[in-house]
Amino acid sequence: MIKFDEKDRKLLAMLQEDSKNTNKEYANKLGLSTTAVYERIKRLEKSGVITKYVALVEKKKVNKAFVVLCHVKLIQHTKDNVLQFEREILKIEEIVECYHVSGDYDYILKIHVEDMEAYRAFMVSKLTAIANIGSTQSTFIINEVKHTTAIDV
Amino acid sequence: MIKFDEKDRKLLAMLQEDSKNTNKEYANKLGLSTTAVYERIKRLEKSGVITKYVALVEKKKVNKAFVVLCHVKLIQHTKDNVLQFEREILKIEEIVECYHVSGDYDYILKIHVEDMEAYRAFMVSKLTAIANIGSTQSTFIINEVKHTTAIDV
DNA sequence: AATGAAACACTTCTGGT
DNA sequence: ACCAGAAGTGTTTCATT
Repeated sequence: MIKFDEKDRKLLAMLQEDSKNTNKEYANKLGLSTTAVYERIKRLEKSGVITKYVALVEKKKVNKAFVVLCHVKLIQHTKDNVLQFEREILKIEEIVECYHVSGDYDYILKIHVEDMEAYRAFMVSKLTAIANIGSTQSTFIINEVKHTTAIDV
Repeated sequence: MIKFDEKDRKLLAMLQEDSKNTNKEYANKLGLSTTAVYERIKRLEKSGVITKYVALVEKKKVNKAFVVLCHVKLIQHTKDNVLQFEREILKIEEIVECYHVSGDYDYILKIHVEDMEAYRAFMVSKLTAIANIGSTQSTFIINEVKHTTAIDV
């Protein structure tokens, strides 16, 4: 397991906040040269700590602001059934997250659609079209209080 | 509301998948010049469709692979109580997501910690230290089947 | 591990269609 | 909106400590 010093931690925090700054700026804030920053970033990438760099998109601007958490229970829990279900989930673009969880339900999904009507259509033609789904329960998100992609290191 | 053509859609998909490619590469895939790509990206940024560029970090590599969904019910629901609760949530680094939801509970939180012991410590000293929390129910994530930051446009 | 300076690549601007 | 080419800026390599 890779070891971080304080500068690595600060650098990771900055990269998770804004990856488009220049190495010079990171260097200034860390009290290092651009080359030192460059080498630290490469080390974080090669060790697998940083997996990718992405653009984040505002849901409201692309008509996907209606967010639903859906609890799903399967009928059968054989290995094949479970794997088949998970394969189907990966193919459905409206599902942005899917977790296998402990408790009363088997899975919790997060779904992004335009509005309630689009959600109804999604449920009818996409989600419940998957075999082996026993029951579902939808929880609608009224407000997103906090949502960060950054992990505190 | 900004209008997208097919090239904007493809460009957004590529930027959400990997924002560190060069404009030349995006240009090649879209059949445009680097300048045209540059201008389209600037338009997406200025219109607020792209909100930021970030590095994504692998939870397992930074000892934050224990993920819990916690349902929270408040005692009082006056405006001040709610705002106070939401302010506290923003300050707690282990909480990466917080949604105000419909249904039996008021909020659903997503929490990243190292392990069960760290979760226990988090519950005792951070979460339940917030005033006005009525009840909590924790759902442990056994497996992350899908998790993408990309929204289909 | 770190540095400054050189070499290289990419982004951004300009002028024109 | 688009393009080609110039100018500016950032990244990456290298020799050195």
